[in-house]
Amino acid sequence: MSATGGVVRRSLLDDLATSMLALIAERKLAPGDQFEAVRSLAERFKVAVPTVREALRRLEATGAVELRHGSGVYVGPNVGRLVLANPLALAPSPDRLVELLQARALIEPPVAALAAQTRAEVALEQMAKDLDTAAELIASGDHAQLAEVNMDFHRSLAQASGNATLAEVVESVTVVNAREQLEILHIHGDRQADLDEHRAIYDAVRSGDADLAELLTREHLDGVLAVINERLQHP
Amino acid sequence: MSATGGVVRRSLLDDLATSMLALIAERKLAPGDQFEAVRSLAERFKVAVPTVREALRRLEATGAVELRHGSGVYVGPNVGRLVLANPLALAPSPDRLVELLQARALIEPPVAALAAQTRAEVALEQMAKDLDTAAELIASGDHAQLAEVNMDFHRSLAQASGNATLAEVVESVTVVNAREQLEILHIHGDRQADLDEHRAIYDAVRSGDADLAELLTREHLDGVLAVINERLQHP
DNA sequence: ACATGAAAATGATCAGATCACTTGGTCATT
DNA sequence: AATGACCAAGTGATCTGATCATTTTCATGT
Repeated sequence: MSATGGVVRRSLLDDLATSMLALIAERKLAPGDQFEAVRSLAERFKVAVPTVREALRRLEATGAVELRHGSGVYVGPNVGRLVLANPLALAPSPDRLVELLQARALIEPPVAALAAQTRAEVALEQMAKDLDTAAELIASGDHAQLAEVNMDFHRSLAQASGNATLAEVVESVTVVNAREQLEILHIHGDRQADLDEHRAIYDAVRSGDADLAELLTREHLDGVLAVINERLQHP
Repeated sequence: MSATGGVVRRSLLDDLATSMLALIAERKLAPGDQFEAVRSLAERFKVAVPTVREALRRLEATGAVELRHGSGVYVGPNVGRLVLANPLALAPSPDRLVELLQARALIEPPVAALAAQTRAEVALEQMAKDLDTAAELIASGDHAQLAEVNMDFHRSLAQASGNATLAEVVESVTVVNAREQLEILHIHGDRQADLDEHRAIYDAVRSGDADLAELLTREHLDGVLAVINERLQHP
């Protein structure tokens, strides 16, 4: 039932999209680089402008390119990524949110353990920065930004594992409830405790204690999950 | 640096895309259902046809809708998904492939453990079916199909966990190396051993032995990983 | 009943035009 | 010399309207 089966009759759009990706690869363009004007692309591939735009929209949907009004077409941040968060996902239901956190509680602890073994330096520094930023934001009371940075910490942690695929998975799973995280934060109340837990995880990873890093991460996420579950039953 | 920051000036296209998704949700349409004609949508939202098409292309990119020439617009298989495999991803490099398998070896064992606790019945039956199909394919020697079904088994296993998000993660991570899996299978050689390991995992899950299920899954994936690593060094 | 083929519905693509935003430079003011 | 207002070119965004290609439907004839 899962077989992709037989012939894939590539449409004009498929060809266009892959050709443009190939063009990006061929020119060795990196995320952020400017690509090429829509009209220019239309001429290059001998197709009409709307057709080019449709192909670009497809690429844009997964973050392979970006279209900036008045400026140009640029290479997006997700070129070459394997796993990504559905950019069209609507706000998850409460049930789905719990599921999401359960998934995180299952995945992230072993990732933290791996991070403690690998300790990719750049990511470690990023974690430290995230912690500092979080401390500032707690002081200034900017909760929206704080929720963002807290998610960043988890992403940096995954980066420290040195495994890009794992980092992508964690990123995907964290990006979804970024907005929900704000409310969670609001509910949770004790932002300082959150920060302390993050700090403890950081220390464990920095010192290379894999077991401790795994344990602390698990407790941290289980804690969040417990708060959510309780809150869902007493709204 | 990752903050989305401040004002989000939603473009016409953003609105269109989300409106159409909302429309699908509102009508309670399921994957496979017919949606609405392009011209009709254009009229409904008071925009031009090319604009509707661009929005549809964006939705199509993530599998939220499908456009079938001459037939109509249909709801795609990925509506409501949170995490998915990048449909534009090109074949991963050997390094990336190893990373991918490491990620799987980290994620899937605890998922198997959870599956042994939850034991969602439908998924268990699917696992059994996958095993039967695999046995037939080994007999008939259809390796391409076999690789597919083997991946299906892992996906069904994740489904049995009862956590849709985890299932999506595992699906995303397995779909990527579906093609590579063929070569792995070819290298691995002993397809019967693979099947036996899958059967053992199934039995453990079926009997509710979480620890055993986790252990067997870990050994299974580590085994595959070991073979790949060795093969990469002696090509 | 069944097969055939025309007609309708629908997506795919094209062409050209106009509007809106960004960017870089010019030039007057300070 | 530095600053700020303004203008013009480049570029994406959207529209209008038409034509081609594929699928589906259904009346028709055997």
